[in-house]
Amino acid sequence: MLPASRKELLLQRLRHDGRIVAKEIADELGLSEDSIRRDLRELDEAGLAVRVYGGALPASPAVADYAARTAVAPESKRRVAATAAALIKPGATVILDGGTTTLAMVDAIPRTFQGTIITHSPTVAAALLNHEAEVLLIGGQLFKHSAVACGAAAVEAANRISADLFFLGVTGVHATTGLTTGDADEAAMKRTLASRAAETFVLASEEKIGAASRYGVLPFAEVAGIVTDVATSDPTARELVAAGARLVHAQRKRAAKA
Amino acid sequence: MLPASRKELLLQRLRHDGRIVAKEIADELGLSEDSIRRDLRELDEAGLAVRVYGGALPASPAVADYAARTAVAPESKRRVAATAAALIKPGATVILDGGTTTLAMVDAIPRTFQGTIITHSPTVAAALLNHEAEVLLIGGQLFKHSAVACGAAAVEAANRISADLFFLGVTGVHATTGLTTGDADEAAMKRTLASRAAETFVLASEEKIGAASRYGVLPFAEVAGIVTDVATSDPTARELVAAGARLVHAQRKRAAKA
DNA sequence: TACGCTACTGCAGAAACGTGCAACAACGGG
DNA sequence: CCCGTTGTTGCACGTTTCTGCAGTAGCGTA
Repeated sequence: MLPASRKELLLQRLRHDGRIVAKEIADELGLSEDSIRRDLRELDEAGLAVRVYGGALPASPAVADYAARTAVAPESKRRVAATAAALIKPGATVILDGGTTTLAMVDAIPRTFQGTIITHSPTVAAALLNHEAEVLLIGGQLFKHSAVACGAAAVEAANRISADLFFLGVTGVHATTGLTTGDADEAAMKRTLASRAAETFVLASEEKIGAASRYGVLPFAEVAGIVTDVATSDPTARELVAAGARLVHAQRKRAAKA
Repeated sequence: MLPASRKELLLQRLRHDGRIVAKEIADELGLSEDSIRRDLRELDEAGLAVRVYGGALPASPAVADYAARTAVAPESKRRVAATAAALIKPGATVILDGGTTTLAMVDAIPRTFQGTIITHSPTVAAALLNHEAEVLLIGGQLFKHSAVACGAAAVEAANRISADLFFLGVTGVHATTGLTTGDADEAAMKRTLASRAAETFVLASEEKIGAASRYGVLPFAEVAGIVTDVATSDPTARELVAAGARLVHAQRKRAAKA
């Protein structure tokens, strides 16, 4: 049992049973109570659980959701998300792709933004519940791996909408293979969404740059820009520019976070 | 029983019975009256209850409401959710409404369930990501208050699907006003979903029973059953049955949990 | 007032907790 | 291949929390 997946299991137990007794779990997993307690302490600090004498109880759902959201947003994603969010003009209609980087964008978009946000990701939609913007959800068959609606129904629904901007998430941005993702159906959905927006921007946090996946999405020529936080001087970045990509550089200086 | 969750239980009893007798609870939990008294003292200091000779009474309604909200009383919802989930047959196609009780159903449905689950709630869809079942997301304009897709597009999308069961969430179940909810558009959406399923079951945790909201959803005659955890002998329950409602009673005994 | 029940205080044992430490494995650099 | 670093785990110790008991004080009713 990996320490990381153990915490996952603890959270699952918390959701399922509504409580955790340190001693019980320790016996069950064959670990000392100390280890369990340490895990619970970290979950508590992350706001995902509340420690009590003898074990732990679930955090309030709203808090847990928020904590889970922010916990998964490393610096790079947040920088890229903030830069991308700054591209949105007041009143605009924006399509948000699925993925952790677009999820980080939700936090970067002001809650008071008055435009329309369209998405085919239930997680992005759920995160937008506290925003004032109008939200349109594109339905379809849920593709579990990346948590977005795909398939014929989703494409059909997407073809009825139009937007100013599309923020595209990909798993790879490479000078020769271009923009790529891990699933063919998902790639088709991304192409459809791109065709419905006047401009498409790619969200590429550092781990995506120079990487490549199995299925191509779009050529560099069809996207207005690639938002990334790698340095202009980075050799991989130069290769991308040479290949025709337009890079939008995120401020690498320290961003937000009190 | 964790000390922390014991206080939770005391608050619940306070809300449900309107009073607590120290000796009774002590016998029931197998603890000394001293421990119960200590708990009651702390609840009193926190302003969540008022100590009286022999036990405790609820604090003023406003405070009690606040406590109830922050404490989140999941027991009732969980019982109802578990009973409802047991109605699902392997391989079935199920529509899940939005709301906290249907969200609780996601945890109650086995992860290995192999059927199809349809929902217009992004939060329910997001919760289903770890399940093996196929998930269809119904898109549309997102109605923020209850976090579900509504409107013409959602109705249209819903009209293309068919299911075996629909689990309907409402805010009120009342003998004379029937099944009600707080928004007209949402009520229409619920009716549409009900029309697409062979059978509709209502999820009614205890706080819904006897309550009424502004907009009617369906007459009792059009739902196959109302899953609830109020006792058969409850007078409000008798009124509902007299009004033509078919009640499905959740086990009120304390279930599972070694 | 007298009696029974309830409440509070202090105390002691048990259980749970936090901290520091050492053993151990995994990893990366030289 | 070796070695330093990092992260994880279990143990020992002192501390805190929980719990029940005994004694005493307070409340309620006859």
